[in-house]
Amino acid sequence: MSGIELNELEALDIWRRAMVAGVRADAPDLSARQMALLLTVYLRPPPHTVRGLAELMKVSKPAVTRAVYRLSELQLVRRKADDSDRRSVLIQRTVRGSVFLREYAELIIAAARGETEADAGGLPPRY
Amino acid sequence: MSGIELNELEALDIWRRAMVAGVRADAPDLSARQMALLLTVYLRPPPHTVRGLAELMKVSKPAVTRAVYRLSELQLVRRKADDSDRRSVLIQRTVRGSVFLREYAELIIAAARGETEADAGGLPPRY
DNA sequence: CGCCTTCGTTACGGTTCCGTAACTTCTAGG
DNA sequence: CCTAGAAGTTACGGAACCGTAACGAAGGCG
Repeated sequence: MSGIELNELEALDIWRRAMVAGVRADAPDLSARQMALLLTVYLRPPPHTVRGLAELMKVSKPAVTRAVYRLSELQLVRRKADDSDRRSVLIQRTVRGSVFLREYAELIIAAARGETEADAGGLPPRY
Repeated sequence: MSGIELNELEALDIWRRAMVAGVRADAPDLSARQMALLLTVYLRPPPHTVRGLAELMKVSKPAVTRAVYRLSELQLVRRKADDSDRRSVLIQRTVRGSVFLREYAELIIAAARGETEADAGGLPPRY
């Protein structure tokens, strides 16, 4: 889909900048699984079910249930009963989640450009 | 340093692919902080101390101590007493850590290109 | 030598998350 | 109907991690 070419050092340094920025940020820090789930819900075509997400990420269903609970608590996703099969629960996007991910994307883009709050703010000597 | 230009969707989809791959992988799943720490040790010029890393990531020193313990348990980093100041501990790279990050870099690069094990392996319909 | 500061670790209480197993609700097939 | 199976949740015991606070070891300096 995208088609960006990077070398190893570029790739890792982008990752590092975004990762460190993420850790420092006041934003609710999501676990790797929660983040993976959130991104999947927003970037892959619906519908998204607990079962499907669990298989995709190769984790247990309860883990997905918990992640969805946490994310919906933060209002980053929404749960809705499936009318055609009421055993299923559809995990859907929210406005807040869209905003959150848009900001996260900016963070990654800034990292890819070589910017970071820390770098911008100075702090040259040891770190 | 790098200078890559991405748009939001590209950035997020790269992140998603790498994140999902990371969650599924058999690799020891590191927390965001552990990963940020590991990347910093390998990509920023030494020396690296507990204090310095804690300040950089804006977390408590014990958090760094624990992360270093966990990472050295996995042999991804190494602890060495500083001879010039024996209160300090220097966190250093290891062969295994280099290999690990090289593989991780490949994962990101593949994601940036638009590849994924899942995509390559088929699995077209719902996910 | 004493005193004070710094570095890193350990102790502690609390939070979050995990996977297995049991359970509820619903669908589908005979 | 009624039973077999599937989807999701809850219960439970255990593991990992956090930050504050207390602590031991080491350096700096009068």
